[in-house]
Amino acid sequence: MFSHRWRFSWDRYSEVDLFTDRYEASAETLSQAIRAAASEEPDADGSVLFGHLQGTVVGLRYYTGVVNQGEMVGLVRQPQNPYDRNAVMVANIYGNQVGHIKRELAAAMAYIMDNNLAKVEGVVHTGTKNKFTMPVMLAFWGKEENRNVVIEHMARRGYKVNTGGSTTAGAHYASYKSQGACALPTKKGSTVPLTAEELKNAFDNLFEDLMESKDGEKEAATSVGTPLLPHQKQALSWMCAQENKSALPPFWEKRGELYYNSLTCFSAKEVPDRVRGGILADDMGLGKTLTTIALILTNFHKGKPLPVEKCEEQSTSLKAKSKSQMTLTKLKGSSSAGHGAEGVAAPCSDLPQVELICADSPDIIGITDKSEKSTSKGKMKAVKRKPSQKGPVLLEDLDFAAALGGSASDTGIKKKKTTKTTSSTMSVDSSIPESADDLSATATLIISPLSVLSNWLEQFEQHVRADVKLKVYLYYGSERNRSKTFLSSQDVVITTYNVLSADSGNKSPLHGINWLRVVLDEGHIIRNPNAQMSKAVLDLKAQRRWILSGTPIQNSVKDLWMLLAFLRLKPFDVREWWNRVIQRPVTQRDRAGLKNLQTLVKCITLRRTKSSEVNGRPVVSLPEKMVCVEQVELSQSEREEYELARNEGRNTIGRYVAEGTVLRNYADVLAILMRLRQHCCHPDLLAKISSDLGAAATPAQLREHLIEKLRLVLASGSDEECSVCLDSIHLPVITHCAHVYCRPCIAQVISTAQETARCPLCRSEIKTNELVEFPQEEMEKENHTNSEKWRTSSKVQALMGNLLRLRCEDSSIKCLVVSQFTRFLTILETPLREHGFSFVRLDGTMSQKRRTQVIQEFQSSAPNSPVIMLLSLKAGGVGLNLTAASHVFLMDPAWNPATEEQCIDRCHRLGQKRKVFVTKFIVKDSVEENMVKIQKQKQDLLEKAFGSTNTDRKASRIDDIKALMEL
DNA sequence: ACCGCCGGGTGCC
DNA sequence: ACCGCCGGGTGCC
Repeated sequence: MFSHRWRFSWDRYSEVDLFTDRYEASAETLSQAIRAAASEEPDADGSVLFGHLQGTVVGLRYYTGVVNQGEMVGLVRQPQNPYDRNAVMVANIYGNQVGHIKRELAAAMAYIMDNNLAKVEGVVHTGTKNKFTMPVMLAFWGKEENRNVVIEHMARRGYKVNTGGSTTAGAHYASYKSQGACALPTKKGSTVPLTAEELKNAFDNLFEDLMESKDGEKEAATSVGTPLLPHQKQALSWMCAQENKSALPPFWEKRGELYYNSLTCFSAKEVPDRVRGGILADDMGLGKTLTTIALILTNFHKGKPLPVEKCEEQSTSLKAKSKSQMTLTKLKGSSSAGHGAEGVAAPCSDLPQVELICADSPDIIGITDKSEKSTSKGKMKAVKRKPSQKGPVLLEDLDFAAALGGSASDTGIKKKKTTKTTSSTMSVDSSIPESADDLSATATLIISPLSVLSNWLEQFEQHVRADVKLKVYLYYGSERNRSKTFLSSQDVVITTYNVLSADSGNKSPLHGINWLRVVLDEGHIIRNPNAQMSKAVLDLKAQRRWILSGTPIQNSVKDLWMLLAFLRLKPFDVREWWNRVIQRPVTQRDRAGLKNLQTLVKCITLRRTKSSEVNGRPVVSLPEKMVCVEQVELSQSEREEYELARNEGRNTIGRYVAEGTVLRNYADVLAILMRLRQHCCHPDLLAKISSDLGAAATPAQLREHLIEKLRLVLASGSDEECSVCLDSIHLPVITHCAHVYCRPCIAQVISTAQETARCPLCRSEIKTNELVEFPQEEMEKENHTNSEKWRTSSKVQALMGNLLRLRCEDSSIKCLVVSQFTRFLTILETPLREHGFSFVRLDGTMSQKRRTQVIQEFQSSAPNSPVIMLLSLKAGGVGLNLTAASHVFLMDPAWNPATEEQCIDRCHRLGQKRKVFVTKFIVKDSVEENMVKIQKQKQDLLEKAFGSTNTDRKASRIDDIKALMEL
């Protein structure tokens, strides 16, 4: 399976060298090759243990790989082996070959391995006791349906797989224990499996409070213009330490001459690769971006700051250049040589030496040095900076090159004395190879989701001192400069996950560069190891690796593998070791496994929440936040209409409750509730629906009705969750029994059903071809409300009263007006216009481009900038920065109070200067009041959801509905 | 002795 | 490898 990727030399002596990686020219180590191959390895999840078999490893004396007592080994087929095409190689965790499986046994195993009938895992209980052979305990894992084939095949060859009798989960657990790695010394009682609840709790808290013993603060380099807050200095100190430290990675310790991993029981003669980097998992708003910028500027090499030039210096030491050439970059002699003639005196004011140029699209700003951009590779040679310091600089350069070569995996650098891209030490033409495939590390690559790309550029501008020229290049858009020489001469290159994955493969410049540092912003988005994007990220070459993420775990242990693999946390970057040492034990609720996972995470993660404290003081001291509920009284006519609808709805739902058919009629129930909520906001929100949603005569009618119901569910504020994934609904479809799910979720339910698939909510029969989607045209039509005559409502009046009062008090106050109903936002536009408010609108239908634009407009402090943002509750999600606003008006209550909190946090976050006022409009004596009452319960329900059964959830839903309708 | 036994050379796949 | 296997030397006890 992996073997085709391995370059074997069958000469005994050179083979040893291969495995010790001493003569490998490329930076790709065997371990990386295994990792690459093994990332395709399926999850251990679906596999069951068939049984064990004692085998023999032979030929130990030919290889350097050592195995300790209890250590796991990898078994790898070698179909190309000239002596035996059934050969099965045995490798230790570090990827060093240990020996081979004895010929006869290998012959039996080869068939099973080649046909993927089972995954064979080895544990050596005895360790390498003798010089020639050793026993190995083999465990066969595979799909249940292959169990007998495997056992019989082995039996026919005279190998009896010991199945241990039972095949229950308990047996799996027990046999895991019996064949597992020699775990850390386990305390008494730790063999009792965790309960689901314990596991879930431990998991939720995995990333909590990861700040102890990470104190110590570090000042940022002077080139960072913004003073760091204490917790940011703490983070900077930790990050620098992570990058510079010589300490061993987690679980490694020195034992005499050897380095020993207490988890895998592996020991090695060489120092294990350090993880230079980690996960910065601070809550959003704590300044991960600023901290990262500080890191880039502060910790370039051996704790020294990134050499950047000041404006003054450049005007004296370099030839004059035109303003456009200066731009934001540190200049090199090359640009001077290439363009000096046309140069104009450099501006030496305190104007930011950053120029934003349009790249591909108008809302994407690129920061670059035009002269660099237009300079061809050939002109990049003569690089002479600070000529007066040439002597000492060269010394430093050697030191630097040596330091770069220090890591065993960065062998590419050792090939030559590399001076070309060390920006502090530009020397001469000859040191720059024309081939440019040996680009060493001085640049930081930042990969970010498109939506926060502009944020990075802004933050660089904002936090890097104006007189410092930092070369930041936005690698985005079709005109992006793909020259490796150019890119690696930058200080910072910013790109998106999509660009990276689009580039990867055929001669990707980003993959050709050995980066000083790679930073994954919102790193949790690469959690699926099979995604192209993830593979592209793993393939990057870098000396230091960082993951920034506010929410490092989304769902399960599995998500973590990608993060560790990216960080190259040995040996878990190889999927097999991860599966065997962490994932499988944890999913089987093994305490030691969980403990190990916790230790692992703790070693590489720094996370603070808003409530964390540094030196006894809160990490962030945000301005005060006042939340008040403003009761709205309906007008008489509104009240009459509301009561009418309420009584009707109550009767209907009461009937469903009595009949026990609430869930069967769930869509109707939601529709009723939604109509009541809409009544509370504005009468025109009510969808004009056919009064009779009863039996449909024709398929077309049925479809029409289903679409109508789907529309109601979707319009109900999006916090309706899919009962399959318990997440908000993605790609909604409605079943014939009128229940709404994510299409992928329900499709999976249907495909995994044995015979007839049944609706998870009401057990009606469902079929894939009967799922109804929302027609696209309808989607668009939804946005055009054709209310010719605009009318007001009590809630609109309440809002306008507040807005007008605020404008009188202080016209600079900005407000967020939030609703779950985008049509309500549309309705609100009319009175806003009428009263001359300048406003913008942000909702889920807008393109990323437009969003960025709107946010920028709103955040601007320009005198004519918008003072109101109409915000759809579900728009944007986390990460939005709307600190320009200090007042939030929540027009209607959400099912989930966390959604409201999240929305409030968009302005009540770091950067907010004013006191924040939140006003929640709640209509008195209405379904809204009841919603507020059950919000707390709803929160508890969400927390319970993980461990609870489907029945529990159904019951709670019915209770919710009863409470809402006062039944 | 067309054996057994002894002891040296040797050894993955 | 403190094995097994091979093949040559040897041969009552």
